[in-house]
Amino acid sequence: MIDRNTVETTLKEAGYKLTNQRKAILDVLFEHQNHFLTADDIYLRTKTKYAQTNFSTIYRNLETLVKLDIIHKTNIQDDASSYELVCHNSHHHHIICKGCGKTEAIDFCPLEEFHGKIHDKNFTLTDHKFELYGYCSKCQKQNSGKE
Amino acid sequence: MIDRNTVETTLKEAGYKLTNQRKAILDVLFEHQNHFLTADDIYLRTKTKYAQTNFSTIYRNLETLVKLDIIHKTNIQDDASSYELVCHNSHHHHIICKGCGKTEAIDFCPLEEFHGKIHDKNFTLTDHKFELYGYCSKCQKQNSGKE
DNA sequence: CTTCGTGCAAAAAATTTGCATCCGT
DNA sequence: ACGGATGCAAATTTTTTGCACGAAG
Repeated sequence: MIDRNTVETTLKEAGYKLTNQRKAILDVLFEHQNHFLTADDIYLRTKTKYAQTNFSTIYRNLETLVKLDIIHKTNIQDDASSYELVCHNSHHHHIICKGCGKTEAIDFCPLEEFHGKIHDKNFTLTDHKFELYGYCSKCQKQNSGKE
Repeated sequence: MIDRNTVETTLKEAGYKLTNQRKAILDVLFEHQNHFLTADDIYLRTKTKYAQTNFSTIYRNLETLVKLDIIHKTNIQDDASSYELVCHNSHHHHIICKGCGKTEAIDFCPLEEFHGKIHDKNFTLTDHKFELYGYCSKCQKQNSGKE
């Protein structure tokens, strides 16, 4: 698990300042560990903590945090971009709830299996994505009610 | 491999008409099998075949084709949406070149392995994504030259 | 001739940027 | 005081929509 201090230290060491807006964004991210939030979500929630926060600031900071590997960015189901704190140090993947963005880390990485089976001379691999989508128990109940 | 006739039949059976714009878009997609193209790419290329083609038409048609499972949509590296003809009937995944969008199908599906190892009671899985990213032999050469 | 599809223009949504000012160190 | 960070407004980029006209079956 990552902690607040580590994150703040990482930022400082990279030459970034600890502004109130930045802190508010981190607050939001820490309050929603294991959940992907859209930029808009983060904007709205950050605003409740630091009212004058601006969308540009959010985007600029999210970009910074991604660069420093403090947060993780993905596109749930090819829609809008979502962000989540990187909570684990080791390489892992996610199960993601399409309803609420809740995530769960999974240790299994298909690449190991894959390497054993296939060797492709035409591609030099740089990275990969393995994501499972579904509904968490909570969203499942809500959905079954609707349909 | 999917063929042009099958696609046209699928469209007709679903009650869609075979317009010139639609044909031009299919031309482009068939000329770029195993490549992800952005909506913009498709727009530009379709325009050379049918000059008055409009962006709205492109988006509306891509949406239709996705719905009919004729094309596949993804976000290469969380950036813009890209589309590719679905060329294989069986379930499979992709290796995707970050340079040119070229893809290669891989038969390996990590889900089988995964199911054997992990059973998660908190999530009902609906679908998944497994994508490998890298550079194809061509783009690799170009990149090594640049940097 | 009926229904679906298209172009156009405009709106909406998502993201980025320039610049003057502000704030953390 | 210096340099990064922010707010604001405006520009871009991406995607969607309403509507009248045109075209496919």
